[in-house]
Amino acid sequence: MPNKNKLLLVDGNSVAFRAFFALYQSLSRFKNSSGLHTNAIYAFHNMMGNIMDKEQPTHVLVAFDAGKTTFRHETFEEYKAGRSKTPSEFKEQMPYIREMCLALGIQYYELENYEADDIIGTLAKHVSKEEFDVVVLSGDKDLTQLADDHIRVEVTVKGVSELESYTPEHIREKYGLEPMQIVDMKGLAGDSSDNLPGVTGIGEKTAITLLKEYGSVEGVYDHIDEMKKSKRKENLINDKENALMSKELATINIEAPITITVDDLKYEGKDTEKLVALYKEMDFKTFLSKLDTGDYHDVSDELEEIIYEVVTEPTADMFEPGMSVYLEMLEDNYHLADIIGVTWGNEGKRYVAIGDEILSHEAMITWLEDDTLTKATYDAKAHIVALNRYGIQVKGVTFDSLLAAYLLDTNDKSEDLAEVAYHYDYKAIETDEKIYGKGAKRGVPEDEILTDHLARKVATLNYLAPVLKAHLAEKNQEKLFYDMELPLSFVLAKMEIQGIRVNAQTLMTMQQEFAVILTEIESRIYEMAGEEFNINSPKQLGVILFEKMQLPVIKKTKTGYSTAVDVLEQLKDQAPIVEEILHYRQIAKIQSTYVEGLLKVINPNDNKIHTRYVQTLTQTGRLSSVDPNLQNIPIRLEEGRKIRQAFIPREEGWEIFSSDYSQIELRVLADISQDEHLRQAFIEDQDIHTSTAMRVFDIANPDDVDGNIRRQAKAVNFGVVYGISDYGLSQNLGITRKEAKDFIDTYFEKYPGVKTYMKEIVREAKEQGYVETLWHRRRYLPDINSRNFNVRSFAERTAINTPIQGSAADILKLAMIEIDQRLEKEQLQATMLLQVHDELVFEAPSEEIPALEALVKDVMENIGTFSVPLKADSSFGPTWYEAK
DNA sequence: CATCTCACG
DNA sequence: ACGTACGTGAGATGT
Repeated sequence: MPNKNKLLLVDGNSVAFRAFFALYQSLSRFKNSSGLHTNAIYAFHNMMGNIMDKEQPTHVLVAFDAGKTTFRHETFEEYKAGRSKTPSEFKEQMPYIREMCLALGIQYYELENYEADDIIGTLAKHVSKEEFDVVVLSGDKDLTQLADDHIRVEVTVKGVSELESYTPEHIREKYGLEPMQIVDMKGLAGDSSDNLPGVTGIGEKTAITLLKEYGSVEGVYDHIDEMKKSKRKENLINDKENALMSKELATINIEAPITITVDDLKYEGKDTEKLVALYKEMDFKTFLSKLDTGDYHDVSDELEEIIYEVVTEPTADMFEPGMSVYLEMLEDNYHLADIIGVTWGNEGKRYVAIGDEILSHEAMITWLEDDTLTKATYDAKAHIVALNRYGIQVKGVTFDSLLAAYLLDTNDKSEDLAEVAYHYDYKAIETDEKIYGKGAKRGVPEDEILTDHLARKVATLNYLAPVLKAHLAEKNQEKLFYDMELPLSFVLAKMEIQGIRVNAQTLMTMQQEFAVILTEIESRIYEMAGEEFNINSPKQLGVILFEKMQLPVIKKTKTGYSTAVDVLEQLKDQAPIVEEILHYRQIAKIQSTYVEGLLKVINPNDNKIHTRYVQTLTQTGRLSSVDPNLQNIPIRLEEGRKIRQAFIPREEGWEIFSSDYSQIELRVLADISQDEHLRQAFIEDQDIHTSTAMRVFDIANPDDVDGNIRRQAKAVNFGVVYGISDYGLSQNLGITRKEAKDFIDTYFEKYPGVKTYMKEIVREAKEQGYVETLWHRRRYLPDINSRNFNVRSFAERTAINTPIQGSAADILKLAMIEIDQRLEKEQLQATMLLQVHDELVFEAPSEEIPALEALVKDVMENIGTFSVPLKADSSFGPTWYEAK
């Protein structure tokens, strides 16, 4: 039927509750000027916006629960008892959520003695199927029982945007039940959130099995005599009353005496006037600006005027020690981005220059290059690299707010200055997105807007520096900042500027060879498949393998069949095409990501690749490398490893030299756990995986540790570092969970110090809400006390892994700083080029190699003081391929 | 712009 | 019973 109507019914209470917890983390940040919490209002607004956009309903209603008691309480006094008290921060927002509905042009309704579910059920089941499709939005699954051919139930999964669609098919697939049977399942299994008792000892799984056989709760009892004598049968008989009552309570009443009809619910658009008023009351500035009513400027104008001077001819008196300085670039690749403005100043004076012309003035250059004229920045590394293009060597940076903010809270990783400032209660600046726009619209605004924004940036930096310094001191992170991250950023800047030379010819030759191979494999695959298709498309490949060729489905993804390596590995023996696909994938990856990807980013001026290290991203303190990523160049498989042949020294007669830490993470673990056996193994310089194998598998002679046993021990060692779980280990080793669990138990028995460490660090995380590395790098773990098993478990593994991975990262960072100093002091030409987590790559004249080798080894092995030795191995050769 | 897959430590 | 190994970045596909 053309133009069929669509009715959207929202379970207001449960969606609001979900909204509240979706932004629970940000509770303290969402407060309006009168102190009202607004996180649930904000998230509710977004959820409604999302579903309205997606569904485009013609009719909408939000239903709310009316009061504390309903007809269900007459049946069962304890209904919904035992729920933890609704937080007051949530309760205070409910009236505004109702108001928000009206402002959005959406009716809301509640009915004495009934729940929102009943209102929704009644409307959904009574509208004409010919005229209406119905979509129900809820925060819990109770409503899924309503699903039928015309009613789809959307349940919020997590966050504000993700939904799970419950159609009758989906319910059949997920539970093997019809929607109607959901209430039978609750009857048998109960529901702890509503305090429905169900039958003792029966959970969801058992309930489903029973229902598949008997159809309903009543069906189960009709056939109860046929069941074998068992504890379960006994429980069923004893709890019959409970089962029937639970089912009754879980059943939505579709005959609620509602006084509205669907005709009252027609959606006629937002009430802009009400919305503006409400947004203002809630301090929702971004929503206001999006409304585009002209009202936004009222808010914007609330920013106090900022005083600054626009400079074209800088003079020496404009520069003083202790000023902040900021260069504006609109693209993130600062190796190439245009500088569209420069600003500097202190509390008293602020200066702004448009464009980059100012950078050719002597007074400016002298100031930037003067070590004694200290300055504070926001992303010093970007500034140093960008200014290097102008021949300016920036010196005297003594503080950086971006780095400091990252150390203070790695979760808060916005790069936008306004957002960071907001976090520290500074509001006199707009976000870059607001000023410059985003996507295709991004661009340089008119002069006055630009200079105003830049002046605000320098003002913000002046505000932030003392605030952040105080926080660093409070968290005992001053050394981490001043002796590690800040000096490291200068070293990284040098490495990025230096770049690494790449032989494009080598890559182009490979490109030709791989192209031929790919065509060959392709045609073989098409022949075996009996048709041509896009091998790169998991979707199309899935159809060929699992539908056309009928191979067994081993794993599914959210959207279809999984065709990942571990799945294909298992199918290899069943069809020859699988091996070809694996080969194709391997070569295609090398070709597109590495051969073609790297060719695209070679700078034609110097034949080098200049990556950028992101110093303020990872949760553990590692670096990341982008544009391109030089930390994931292939090595494990020979075909890919050849890519490294293209990485060469910048001069004839030079070598690529590489040095990496041996087992740095396990050594760190040995040190922080103080496990005597693990420590001893390193002190005696044993092969650690062999040593683990001997202890765990009780083998006396190292010669008796064969390859397979060592491989298993290695996996266990990895598991330990990652926060081991039996399932993870079983997956990795292809063994059963029981076997994996036995390995782990034995490991903990043989390495009791490690076990104690894990228990202690998790306990500490639960108590403090964060964990730390040896250098006080901090990671907050907001989920560590979550009631959700999965979420909590993840946080626990993170608590175990982060101090290990993070301390190892700290160690290499310190080594880099010292190596940089030593290379300078000893006046070597050798240059540090790359960092790959536990490896450093250099280039050096052949004759310097022995000196470099000694220097690097000395620094790497003697950084810090540990109860186990650190060990670094090195090698060198004409390309990176040989240097390993 | 999200999803899947796969490269590295 | 729960459904997972820790940390990253990038290319190709398809909505």
